[in-house]
Amino acid sequence: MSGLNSLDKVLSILDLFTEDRLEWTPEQMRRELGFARPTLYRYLKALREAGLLTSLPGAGFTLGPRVVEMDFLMRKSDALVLRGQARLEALTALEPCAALLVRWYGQRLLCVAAECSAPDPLSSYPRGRPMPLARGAISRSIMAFLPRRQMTAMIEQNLDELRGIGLGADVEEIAERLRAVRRRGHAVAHGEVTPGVVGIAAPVFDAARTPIASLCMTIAGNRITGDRIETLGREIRARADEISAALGRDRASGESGGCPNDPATGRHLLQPEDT
Amino acid sequence: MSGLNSLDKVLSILDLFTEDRLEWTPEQMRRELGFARPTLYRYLKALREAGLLTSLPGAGFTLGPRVVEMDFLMRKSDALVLRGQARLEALTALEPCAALLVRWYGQRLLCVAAECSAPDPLSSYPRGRPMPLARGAISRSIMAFLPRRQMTAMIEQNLDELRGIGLGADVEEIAERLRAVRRRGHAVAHGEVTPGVVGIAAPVFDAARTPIASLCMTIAGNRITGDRIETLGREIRARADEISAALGRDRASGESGGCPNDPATGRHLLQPEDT
DNA sequence: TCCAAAATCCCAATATCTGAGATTTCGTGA
DNA sequence: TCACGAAATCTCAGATATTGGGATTTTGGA
Repeated sequence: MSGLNSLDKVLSILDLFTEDRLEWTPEQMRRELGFARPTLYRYLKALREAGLLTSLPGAGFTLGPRVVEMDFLMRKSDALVLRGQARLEALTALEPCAALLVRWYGQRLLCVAAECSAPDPLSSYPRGRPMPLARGAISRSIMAFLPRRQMTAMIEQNLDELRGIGLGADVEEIAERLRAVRRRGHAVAHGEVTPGVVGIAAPVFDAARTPIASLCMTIAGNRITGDRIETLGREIRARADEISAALGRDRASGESGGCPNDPATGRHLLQPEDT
Repeated sequence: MSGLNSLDKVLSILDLFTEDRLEWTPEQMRRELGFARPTLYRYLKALREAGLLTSLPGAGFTLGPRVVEMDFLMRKSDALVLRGQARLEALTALEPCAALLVRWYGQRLLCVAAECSAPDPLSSYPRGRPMPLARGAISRSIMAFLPRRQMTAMIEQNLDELRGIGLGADVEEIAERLRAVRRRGHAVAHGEVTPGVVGIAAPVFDAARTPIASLCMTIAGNRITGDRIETLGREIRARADEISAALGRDRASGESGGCPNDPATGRHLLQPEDT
């Protein structure tokens, strides 16, 4: 915990808040992080004033309102989510399934939008749930379309896990398998993330044709045959390409970033996609 | 922007990201905040490493994955949301309406969960949308149950707005109106937040009987008569009290904070409420 | 009302942050 | 593939802003 600058130290407080523990008293934090008392309180003051933390009436701190507001901002103004929603719904109409839109953040895959039409979803990936970085159709659909250099780096970083899945023994062999995914246009995985569930995924690109996200469909394995998987894969690919195209158009027109929204309902007024 | 300590300066970067502008290049930030270049980059590095910001491939920064993950944490482990969900659904079953669970953060009211059964919602308050602090049934349902001291302070801070609604001319008169709300047990507002929409709300308390949130139902004004409002008000009050009771029980038993969750679906396994 | 615990204040020492300028890296177009 | 310009990072001396022990105030509970 020493050797860090004060910025990192303040922000390290946020790391305390995990699934297992969402409430911390200052004394507990001090024990964990080893800050002097006035220092800790200074840090807490800054975080509270920024709204990232909030103090509970009884005793202790939790994550604050700013977190919820920022997520709202992202949901409401993220072109990827806005353009993706309709396609998620289109996919769930094809088949009882869960359809996910997953964003790639370099070191993390995070579900940013989801729709479900299966009566009893076998696995649940709501917004915010991190996905495994190196297994499953989603991961592969992105890795396969990375520029050579980045693809190699990513394979090396996750070599053990990729080997475990049986994708290949060394970097070159795995890269070849990924190139095959690229040629096919979509990735398929059988029970890699959740046993008994088939995942089919295709990448979404930004203007520079870099993959930034993945559109994915997850289906109970016993409902589905090889041919159907192929058909759905093409369908997913088509929807993903639509999203990429819409994003490109968004960026080309309104460079300002945000989209106007309806003051009454708060819902976003998307530019027409003029397909 | 000067005279602040470095913690505030780092966190002030987050304030740049608003509804109107979710993408900022370092140069734009520098122009806005006036930091020296290496300083800004140091700050950005810290925020990026914490995951609060992410750099877009093209150019610029946006809010990062950590925001989405933290909101997920809060959604998934917030006892208020977990206990409230079933009651929101119960309310939407009574009447075509939108039902909201709104948390009070001292200076902010923020929707944390919502359900809707109206075919065409007149106003939309999804999770994360801030609500006006001093108008509407939600606001009043909380103010009315505040300890005397806090109630007075809050009235004084928002005197102009409260006068504008016609709640009373001075602090004492408004306080009396709030005490009436307290006696009735729920607050009603006609078109204060959204024209033509009736809001009915009752407070949720923590273990110390401090109001921490409000359970609210919003209904199209023309669908509803005085008697029905009274009936629904009592219903909402009952559901809100159930939530308060469940929260008290949660706190009394598992002091650890988090609840266990199902590794397969990621959904939370609530303790039984043993009603 | 009082009491104990929690939170804040004070201030000297100095470790840490700042920022100009040099340098490297990166993205882009030829 | 190379070279160009812009963007990002590094270096380092100076000085300011941060740190933390201890005193003090505030808070909230009995």
